[in-house]
Amino acid sequence: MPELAEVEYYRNLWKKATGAVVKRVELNAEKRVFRKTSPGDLAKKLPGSRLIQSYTHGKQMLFGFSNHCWLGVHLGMSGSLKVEPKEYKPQKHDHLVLITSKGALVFNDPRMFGLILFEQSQELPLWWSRLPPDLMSDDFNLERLEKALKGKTAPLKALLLTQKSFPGLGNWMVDEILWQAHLKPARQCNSLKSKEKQILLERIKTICRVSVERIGQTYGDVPEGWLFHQRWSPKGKCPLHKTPLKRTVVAGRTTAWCSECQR
DNA sequence: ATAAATGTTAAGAA
DNA sequence: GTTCTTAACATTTA
Repeated sequence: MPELAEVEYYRNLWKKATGAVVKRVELNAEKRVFRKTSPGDLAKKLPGSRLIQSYTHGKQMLFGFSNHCWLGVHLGMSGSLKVEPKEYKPQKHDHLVLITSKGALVFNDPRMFGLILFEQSQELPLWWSRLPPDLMSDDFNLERLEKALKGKTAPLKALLLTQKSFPGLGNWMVDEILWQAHLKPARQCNSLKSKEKQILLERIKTICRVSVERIGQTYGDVPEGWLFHQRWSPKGKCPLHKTPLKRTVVAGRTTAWCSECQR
């Protein structure tokens, strides 16, 4: 159930095995998560390689191994990573298990919307190059945001879910951002006033940073008073007004929002 | 039993 | 050519 903060958390789990050597690879090649890679290639080349580095960018992860092996992981809707003892036997929905000297690195994904990529190359793989600016970096600024909004008639929520411009945002983070920015999810992108754009930018950056701080290492809770704590329940209330939240489908996704404070 | 779930993308419409 | 919307993907859970 991963957006950028949860992805950071899962990356940090596997990161604990940095330095470990892959002894054996167990995978189920028929599964949909291998639809864009060659599982045979992966199973052949990864044993003997040592985990050296790991990165996240938005919802994507990249694990770098010695022998120029690169493993890309996307968790889709229901994916997760874990580290288990070396003797671990793959269980239901475990599609890839790397048995290493420091434990079993497991990729599990019941719905299989996730994705495994593999490549052996000197340089960073193609699918990792040319990534859009990280939302927490200085490269993501007001100018970028304005350019993304410009001329668009789509609802704000639809645009913020676009990974090409807002890498790492997902359903709960977008609802949180729009609620904290007092903007209606269905609001047209090109209708924002200058002040509203500034607030939107500031909320995107703060919510990303705080979420990664709270969730990225320990999967803790986000701050009291965030919409997050209310949005999952059908009885959720606006933390400000205590009035029942609206629930509508915007951009094809269930959306929780407050009709009093979001305009 | 039916619907919905923290995601992405191909296809068709505008 | 772009932008926008919807359906489809596969499985579990409420």
